[in-house]
Amino acid sequence: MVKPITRTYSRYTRKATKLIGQMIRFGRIERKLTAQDLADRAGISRGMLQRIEKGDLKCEIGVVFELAALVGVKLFDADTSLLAGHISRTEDKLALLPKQVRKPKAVDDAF
Amino acid sequence: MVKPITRTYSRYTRKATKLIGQMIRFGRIERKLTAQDLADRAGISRGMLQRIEKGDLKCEIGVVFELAALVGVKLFDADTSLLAGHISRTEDKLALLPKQVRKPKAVDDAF
DNA sequence: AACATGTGATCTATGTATAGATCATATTGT
DNA sequence: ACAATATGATCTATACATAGATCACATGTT
Repeated sequence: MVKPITRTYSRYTRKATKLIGQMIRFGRIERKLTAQDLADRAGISRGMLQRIEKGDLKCEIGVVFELAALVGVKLFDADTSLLAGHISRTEDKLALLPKQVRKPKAVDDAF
Repeated sequence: MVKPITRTYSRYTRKATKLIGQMIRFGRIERKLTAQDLADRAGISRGMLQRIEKGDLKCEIGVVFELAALVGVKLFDADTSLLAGHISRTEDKLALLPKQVRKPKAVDDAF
């Protein structure tokens, strides 16, 4: 009894992934790297790079981000230090929220 | 002969992934969703959501983006339509670059 | 305080993403 | 035009991520 995993993705997700792939490809060609070169630097196979550049949704996020970093594509607004700021600020915000979410027994209010 | 795959990730990659996880967690709690709820909506297990919120680098990028979209975290600057604009513009830029990258035989210039 | 429930952590089985190879085609330099 | 090589596509074996279950602990409610 096979249990195939089929996921659904929103259009936003598909487009965002596709955009990242294109930006990676753009950055790679701009820097005159062959697919094999970039793949080697990232420690992945050429085939996988091919799929990522096409916008494959099932690749490891770490690999995609690493590729982006390698070709100089900034995913968020900034570099590492700014990211660190984001993280600590997010942690602050999280500290203000309840640590657990409690489900109401029924509908708490119509909405 | 096992051939374990060990990857290395830049600090930027680790931080970016961690930030996404935190933002997802923040959005989830803000929206008063239990981990199980969000996992169900995304079609994943609670355990996987847990790992993603912690910043796991080996999860599918599609799932992470989908979660972000579900809790209202915008990864790029905008919504789907803007993304489409980005994509077509990236395509235009790609059209201007050579379609293949050619490696020079040796070092073409000192740099 | 007692209870109910959300969360974190860990283990196992299994579906699947990945590496690697191969072939056909496209593209570029000479 | 020709030669060299980058890219796209497809196939197979294998390492690994994922789902699901279980347990202990934390948290919030009454």
